[in-house]
Amino acid sequence: MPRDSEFDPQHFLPYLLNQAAEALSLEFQKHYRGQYGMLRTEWRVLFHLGCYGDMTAKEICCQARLHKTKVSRAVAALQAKRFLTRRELERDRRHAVLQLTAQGRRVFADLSGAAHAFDTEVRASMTPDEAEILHRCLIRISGFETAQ
Amino acid sequence: MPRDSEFDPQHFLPYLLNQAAEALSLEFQKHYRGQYGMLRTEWRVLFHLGCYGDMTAKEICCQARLHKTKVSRAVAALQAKRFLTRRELERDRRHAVLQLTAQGRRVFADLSGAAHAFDTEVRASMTPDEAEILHRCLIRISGFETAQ
DNA sequence: AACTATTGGTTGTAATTGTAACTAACAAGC
DNA sequence: GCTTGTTAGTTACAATTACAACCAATAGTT
Repeated sequence: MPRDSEFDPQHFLPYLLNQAAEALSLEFQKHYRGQYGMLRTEWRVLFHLGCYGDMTAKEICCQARLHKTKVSRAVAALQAKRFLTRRELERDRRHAVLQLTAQGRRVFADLSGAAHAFDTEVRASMTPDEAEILHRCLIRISGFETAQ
Repeated sequence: MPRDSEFDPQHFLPYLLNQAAEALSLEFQKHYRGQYGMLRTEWRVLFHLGCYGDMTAKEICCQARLHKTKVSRAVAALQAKRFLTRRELERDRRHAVLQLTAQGRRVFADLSGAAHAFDTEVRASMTPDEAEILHRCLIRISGFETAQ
């Protein structure tokens, strides 16, 4: 029984978004965790490499908005699982291009298939219009930042 | 340069939702963390108590979908900060009703004001229609679960 | 070349979270 | 009253994450 029906957790966007994000993430992690013992960040890194092709850790950081330490550890874990290899650049040995191995690509193919199916399943609960608006709003919010 | 423009992270709902949720949460935590040294779960528990009135830890768990250990620790922290008190029920001493102190209510008033303002600011980036659809989709997704 | 700053990336340590095992209070069957 | 089961909540310990300090390579300056 809300005291203040004008504003409660159910109307606070950060809260709502967290609930929704958490629900989907928990559900989908069954795939990468259950099948391959991967962590969320590992899955993300793999997903990025699979989708966008070879790239350096830094590029993944920027694109996925992940902190470099998270990426660093995820890369180490994926390397240990032999899902990717690193190739140092000659012209600048600070950079290392990350590249999925054949096994990594197979895992990616499996998981991105599952991801696609999962996404489709979730979208089935909304109309195409709703899905489009949701997408638009989320993209906009993702870039949201106030002056700090 | 996407290899597979049909499906990339930007079109995968769990990923998008996480990005959006993370962006807003990070932004808003300045308020509860910066001002009061509170953690996310503490803010949530405070928010629930402030909005819905006195309740037990269990009720917060169910409503906020938080694990009991998280709530337990948040309650202990809020108690240490003297933002709430616990009152054991006589008829069943396993339950303890949680209640904001005067100080806790002041903090809640401050933060929920900030939350409201923040929410309004975020919503300013969308039309009322979009906001309504977003809300609807998020609620729906929050309840999403496949057979496990 | 030597000096400083910047960048890509790693590592150490503390803070936070997750999981499971635990305690205490109650309830039900015997 | 004595099991056995359930529930509310806590605690211990492992896994994960965040933050800061760090290292090595490069760039820019003198």
